[in-house]
Amino acid sequence: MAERDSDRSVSQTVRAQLRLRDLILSGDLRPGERISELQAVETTGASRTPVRMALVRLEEEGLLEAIPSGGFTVKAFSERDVLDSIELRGTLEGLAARFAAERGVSSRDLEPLKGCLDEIDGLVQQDRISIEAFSSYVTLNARFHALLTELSRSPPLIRQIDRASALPFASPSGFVMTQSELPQAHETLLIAQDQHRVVIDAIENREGARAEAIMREHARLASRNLRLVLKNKTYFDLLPGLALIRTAGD
Amino acid sequence: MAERDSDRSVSQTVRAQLRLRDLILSGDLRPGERISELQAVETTGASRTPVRMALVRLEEEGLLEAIPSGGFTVKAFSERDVLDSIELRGTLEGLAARFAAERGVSSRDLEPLKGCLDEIDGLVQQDRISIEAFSSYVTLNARFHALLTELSRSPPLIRQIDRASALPFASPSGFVMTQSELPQAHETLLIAQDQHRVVIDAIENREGARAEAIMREHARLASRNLRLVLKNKTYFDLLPGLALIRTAGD
DNA sequence: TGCCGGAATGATGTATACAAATGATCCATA
DNA sequence: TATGGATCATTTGTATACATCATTCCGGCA
Repeated sequence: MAERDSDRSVSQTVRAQLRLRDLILSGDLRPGERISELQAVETTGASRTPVRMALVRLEEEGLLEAIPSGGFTVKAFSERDVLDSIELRGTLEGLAARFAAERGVSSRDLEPLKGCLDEIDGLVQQDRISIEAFSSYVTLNARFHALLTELSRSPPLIRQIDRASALPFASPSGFVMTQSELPQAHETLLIAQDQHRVVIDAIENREGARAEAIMREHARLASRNLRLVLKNKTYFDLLPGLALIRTAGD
Repeated sequence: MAERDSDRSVSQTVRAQLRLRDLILSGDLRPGERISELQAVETTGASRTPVRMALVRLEEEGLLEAIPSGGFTVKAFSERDVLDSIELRGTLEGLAARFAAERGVSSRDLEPLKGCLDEIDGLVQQDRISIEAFSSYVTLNARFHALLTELSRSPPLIRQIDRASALPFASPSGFVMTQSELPQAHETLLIAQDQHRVVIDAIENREGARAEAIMREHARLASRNLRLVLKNKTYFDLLPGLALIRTAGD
């Protein structure tokens, strides 16, 4: 009870949530497995109250499933579930882009997005993309999607997109790192970046339908990557949460 | 402490959640107002633990907003927020309809939907629609939308639609009762029912784009009603949650 | 008179004890 | 041997006490 207080700033609830999320996404807690509160208390070091709080939040996050008689199990996802989650996220981002286009955005608001775009350009135009560059891409890509979502200026929509992106394999940057080992990596990044450029262009020209369509298609790049990754399980370590997907083989 | 145990079957958490939700939607707790746990403990009769649980769930539901320093306030919605929530729900239902159309549904699965359709026909084809008929419509309409959503056979999407429909003014049947006093009530119901028929037809013919488009448009009927209702605040009692909308006048 | 600081008050975060319910195991009986 | 029931263990749901943090209000000082 002396070395346990790493990060005294955050609450026990948050700490328990982070720790449990890690355990779930890393696969230490297996899909379908029931989570014992007492066991969670031991592994997190927090008491039952914050642990219970964390469990409720993880359920809302979509990583846990409530058992009718009480308690939680780790959620299992089919490949179809994941593909649908990606399509769902793409649809919502498409709506955000359409809102932005229809409602209009000031050049002041577009500035940070274009800056982000330029930074990504600097990365993808290299001949050989290093692991570090992929890592930077993940950060920049996440920022781009966050900024784009905010252009909708719709709190309810932003909220819903955040929730849809909470699952790591459904998030915009989920499959970027898994690409790093794929032969078609560079090509995919170039295409993705072009889509980034197109959606900005569409928003500037107030082409709502175009902006919406391109964001939907943009998400489908992730679908393609999922299929590739599931065929070749070598890359499992690169995307936490992949352990939650029960494939036909299991 | 004797008459308080109404419904001993459900947990204190659920009871507190129901009670607090009622207080929020009825307007007894005003938008922006901070919710005191101790105060909530008094009004619900439960202790702090289940009350805190209920508050967390109501936050996820979208009715409360977490204060960074701790605690919750009742969320306030702008007219735009509500309109966006409706558009959002329509978009998700559109996606569900498209999934259903593209993936195909058996006539076995369509049966209950068509039955629902027929029952609604029986209601809207009356010359004069009684209040009781409106009430029945609400039930049948909710069932129709639930069945339709399930046709997507996509648990992630179903889950997201449920969450998007949690706010009463965003739910498919939200504005039906408010229509009951409007002159164009009958016309609106006829149109809505025609859209129900069209979406089923589109799904049967595997016309994904058509199914999606009609569900989006279907949700916009609710948008129209919201605008009518906000102009004429007489109908506020008919839709719980309307008290959460801060109009320009406030 | 206005501003700054500290104390007091009330809030939330956490831990833990207790109650109730669920699920499992074992024995008895058919 | 299989099934039924009862007891026991483990789990979750609830209540409450305590600690810690934020907020507010009052008084002193510039």
